[in-house]
Amino acid sequence: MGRITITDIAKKLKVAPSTVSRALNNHASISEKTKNDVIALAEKLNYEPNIMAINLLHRKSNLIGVIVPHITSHFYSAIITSIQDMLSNTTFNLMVCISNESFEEEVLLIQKLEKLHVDGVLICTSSETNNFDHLKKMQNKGIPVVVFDRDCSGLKADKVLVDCYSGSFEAVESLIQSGCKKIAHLAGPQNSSTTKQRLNGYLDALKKNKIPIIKEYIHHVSEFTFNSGIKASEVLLKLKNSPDAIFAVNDNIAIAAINVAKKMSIKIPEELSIVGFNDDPHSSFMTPSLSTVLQPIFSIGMLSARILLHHLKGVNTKIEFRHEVFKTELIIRESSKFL
Amino acid sequence: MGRITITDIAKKLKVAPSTVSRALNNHASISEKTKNDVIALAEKLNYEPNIMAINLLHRKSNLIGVIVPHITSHFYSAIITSIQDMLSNTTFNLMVCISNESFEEEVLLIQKLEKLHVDGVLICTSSETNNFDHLKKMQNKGIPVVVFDRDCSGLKADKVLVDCYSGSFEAVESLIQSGCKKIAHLAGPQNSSTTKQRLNGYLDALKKNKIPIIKEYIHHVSEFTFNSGIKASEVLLKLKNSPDAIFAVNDNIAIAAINVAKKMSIKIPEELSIVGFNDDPHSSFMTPSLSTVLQPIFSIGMLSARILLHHLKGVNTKIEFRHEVFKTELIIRESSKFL
DNA sequence: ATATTTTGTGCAAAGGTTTGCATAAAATTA
DNA sequence: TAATTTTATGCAAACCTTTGCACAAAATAT
Repeated sequence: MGRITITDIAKKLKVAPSTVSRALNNHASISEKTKNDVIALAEKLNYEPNIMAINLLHRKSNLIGVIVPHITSHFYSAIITSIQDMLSNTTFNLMVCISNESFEEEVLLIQKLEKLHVDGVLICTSSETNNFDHLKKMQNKGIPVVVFDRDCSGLKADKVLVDCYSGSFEAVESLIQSGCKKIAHLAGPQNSSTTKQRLNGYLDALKKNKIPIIKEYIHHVSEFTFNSGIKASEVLLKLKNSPDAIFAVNDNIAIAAINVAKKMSIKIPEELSIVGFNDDPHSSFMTPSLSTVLQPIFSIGMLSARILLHHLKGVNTKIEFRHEVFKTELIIRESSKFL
Repeated sequence: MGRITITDIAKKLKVAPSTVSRALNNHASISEKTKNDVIALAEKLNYEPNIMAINLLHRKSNLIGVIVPHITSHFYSAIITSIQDMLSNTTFNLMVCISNESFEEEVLLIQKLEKLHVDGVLICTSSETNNFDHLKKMQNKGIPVVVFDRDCSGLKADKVLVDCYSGSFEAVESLIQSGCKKIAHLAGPQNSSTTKQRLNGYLDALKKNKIPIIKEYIHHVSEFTFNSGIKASEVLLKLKNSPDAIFAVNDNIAIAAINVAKKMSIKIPEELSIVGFNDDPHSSFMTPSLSTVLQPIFSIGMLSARILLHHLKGVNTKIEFRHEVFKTELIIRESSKFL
């Protein structure tokens, strides 16, 4: 026995399906009696409208896609949670997609979302991505795209970003002010926009303070993971002229650095200061607790979703793209000296 | 200009829509020429079938719903990742839903998924849930439900669980064997099935080893979070007869305990052994690194998905429900003594 | 009592695709 | 050449809902 439809109700009540439809949708010109009869029967039969039919009719899926590199880090899972929160009292449903930091998979996901006829897309591109044709294609189909966290330079779209450059600059300058002279940087995978910004902040802070830039002190990890951080930290801390501070591209890498340093009996922060990026929840429980740069995760997610919703409500059809940049906040804990 | 449809192609080629449909679906009785013409034009016009129409026709959404208490913990985000992996080469799409450990929200999510006409559901119930009518209702509508991680006792459904009882028993017994005599348990929220199992494992390990059970040593946290763990640990460690070991219901709580103990200058593991549950990635980077009970996360996710897929492929219509239970693995690190 | 407005309902099309059945055209066989 | 089979295509229904338009019946105004 299939699901109960509007026609079933119509037959039992000996009225037309259209009447049932109007009764259920509380249309004005339906008599009280019919309306009540229909609603009562619908209730009794546990009727539920067939969304697929409605979607087909409205040419609209009520689906929003979100693509992130992964969800196993606190940053992205929290962003998704905040987007969900924002969407919870709307008619939209969220389709969560994971690119695994792979450009290829990301393109496939975009294609999948196109096939699903999503109404809009939120995306943080993979660290490999530097071609945005797939996103442009979506836009050309009339599907609004909101980019968050990682910039897509050259792409014209709404963007919700974080001023990593300043966050990084501030972090490194605080290291300098606390007396560190040999500051290394564990940078992220080469291509990523946040990697670049954080590296630039690091470089400019050094330049501004007339501290020579040493190539050996800049080491790119292959991935944003603990293990990647371990390898990189070992290289860095085994240099003959080893650094007295490490600014890491994120908390995981910084935590890896803490562990390597401790294993080598390097005292933190006396001999080595370490600062991370993100303020993951467990970072404050490390020993020493990790100094880091906080990003306003919930604001990023919520604003991204809100901007997309604005588009979908069709309020502003031809307004130019928004470009929002959040500020970070430096949090000094035990892993770096307080000046 | 709307999307290009099969009828558009038909008109341009002066054939019937059905012919176009058959050509695109590689139907046998279509001439090579027509087939090629259609495919060429479809390609050129960038035609994509309208899934909503197909879904309506097939009375099938190709959607699978997964409900978890939250995704900001590594455990659930990894489970979801593994489910996604399992589904990636099928035609199914995954709709991720977060209940926020709330029964009320969970019921709402189930209703939402029903409205979306999902083909199947994977669920780990909220810690508040002990009524399963919402799940039974789904099943009655013919939607297969696979329960994972947390048991729903009394519900007849496929289940993919972990033998927390044994994992917990083993962990506590290892504490006993290493010489601990006053073993406390930081238990989870009262209602959750995993909480109960872990508590029972703890109790039975004590009983078997003739260690008296002390009520004060069993403390339920209100939530599975760090902060909840901090409060509970403080209560526990400030007892006049304070414990010499803590078995925590999960790693977050255990890590909170480590931090409280350190703040109180209690030496770990000499004066206090601590064992957690889950093996979160950051647990091994703590100081001391956390002893814990590993759960085979990826296996849980993959098997759950596989069982659901089996149902959806309609292979086994009337086979009884599966009940799979994975074993855990005790990992001894620095936070507990090695006997 | 007739003309006009209001009220309540039904018809049919639209949204895009698939598929069983019918049929015309072509190819084969007798 | 006529009869039969094969091949290729089209028609129309089905999936379920919404909605503009039409229309009958009832209520109001003249």
